[in-house]
Amino acid sequence: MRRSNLFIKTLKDAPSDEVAKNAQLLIRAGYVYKVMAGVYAYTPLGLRVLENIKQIVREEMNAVNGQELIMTNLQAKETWETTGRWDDEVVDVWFKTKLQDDTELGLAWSHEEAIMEMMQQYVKSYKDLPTSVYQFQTKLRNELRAKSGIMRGREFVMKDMYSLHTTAEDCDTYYDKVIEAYKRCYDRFGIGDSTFVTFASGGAFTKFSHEFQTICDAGEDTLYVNEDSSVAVNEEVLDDAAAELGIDKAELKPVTSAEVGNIFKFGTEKSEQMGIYYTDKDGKQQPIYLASYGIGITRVMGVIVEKMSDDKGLIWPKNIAPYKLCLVSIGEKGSAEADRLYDELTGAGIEVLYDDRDERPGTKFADAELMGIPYRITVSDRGVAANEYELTERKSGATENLNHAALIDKLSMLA
RNA sequence: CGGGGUGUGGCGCAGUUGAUAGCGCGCUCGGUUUGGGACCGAGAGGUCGAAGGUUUGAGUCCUUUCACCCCGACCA
Repeated sequence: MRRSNLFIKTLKDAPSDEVAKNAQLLIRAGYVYKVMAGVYAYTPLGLRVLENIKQIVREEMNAVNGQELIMTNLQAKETWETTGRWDDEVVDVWFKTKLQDDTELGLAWSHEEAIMEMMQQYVKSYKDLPTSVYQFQTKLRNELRAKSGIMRGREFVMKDMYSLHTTAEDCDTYYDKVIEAYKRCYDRFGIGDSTFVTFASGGAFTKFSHEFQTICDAGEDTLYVNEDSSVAVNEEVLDDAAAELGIDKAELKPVTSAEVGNIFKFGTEKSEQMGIYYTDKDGKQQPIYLASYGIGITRVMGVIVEKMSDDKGLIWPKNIAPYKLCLVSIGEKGSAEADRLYDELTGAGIEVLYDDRDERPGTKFADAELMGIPYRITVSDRGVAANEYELTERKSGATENLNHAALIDKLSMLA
């Protein structure tokens, strides 16, 4: 992509109404556009980041036999009445609307009931189980207060997966597999080291749910973690969990964290509430064991920004960055050679953000750094004269001068 | 929803005791520049969140309202 064709413009100052670091940087660098409180649009750059996050999740969900589908944002009132969750007193984040004939509709804040309702059409026999479906979907939640930039919006993208089983044991086994898949996701996002599987409140169906919590100053939760980080407990269930696990609370230290995933088991309760059953080998109707697995895609993006930046701007992990490489041309000969190199790399299937604008070097460097592209190739007149390219790592600032063969060699290793 | 704060060109801001708006960045044009967000000159762009009121006169005062931010509550 040529920078001259990218419509975004970077800003030196963040809008004064944004305090959250993630929103400030993402707006300044041209990744997101704020539409209203808690509602952000994603530019081509921002979309590439989201897609990278989604692709990692997609690969990991597919690896545990998840089948991708997509549900709808418009939901039927009847779907939610079966579990009593249409009531605003029960679910206080509903956005509701009406058809022109006054039929009430809900805008999806969750898809638990919706997925189950759909699956009852297909899951009739024990032969149809287990099965697991997931989607990337925009959730709409009428939060009383949006905050923290893209970390807590009224409209956000979530990956939600649902697994259906004939037995609690089968559900447990699968659940544990998904925990491992989730860990791989966070590792690949580049935040695995600071992300913990955490005991959290279980709600109506199970004693504890599991949250994936990433240590992050901008987070809203407090986590208690033990010495070797093998146990993490959300403050909200600290007493219960400590008792249950036989842990001395004094050995746990509090840290601030952000919830980047939440998984839990419904048992057969949801199935029974909704009257959804399968037929077992003996021809008897049986309730379905259900578990649910969520990752906040847009929140993950926000957490990454919160954790990885410096005074110059964003620092994307390689797997997440919209482009791994940016190419900066300086001077006339530098530009001619940069044009040539851009074509060469593009032809070789290597995606590059090429800053081909007629701007001064300082402007281009500052933009590349603000955008957080992991590597920068600088092609200048003096580089051309020396037959060298400059490769700079965003994170460390380390620079090396490489000849053409060495550069290509290096890039193939990075890709 | 309770408390606090803020709304002036795209962004950041100034506007004194009321006299119908100014600066920086960005943008356009011309020129000089070109390894860390250049410089000079010339321009375009706002009626001051909105509505109502006081006044000869309101960005400045009053009322209402909307939006945004922060703290709290809330957060399968």
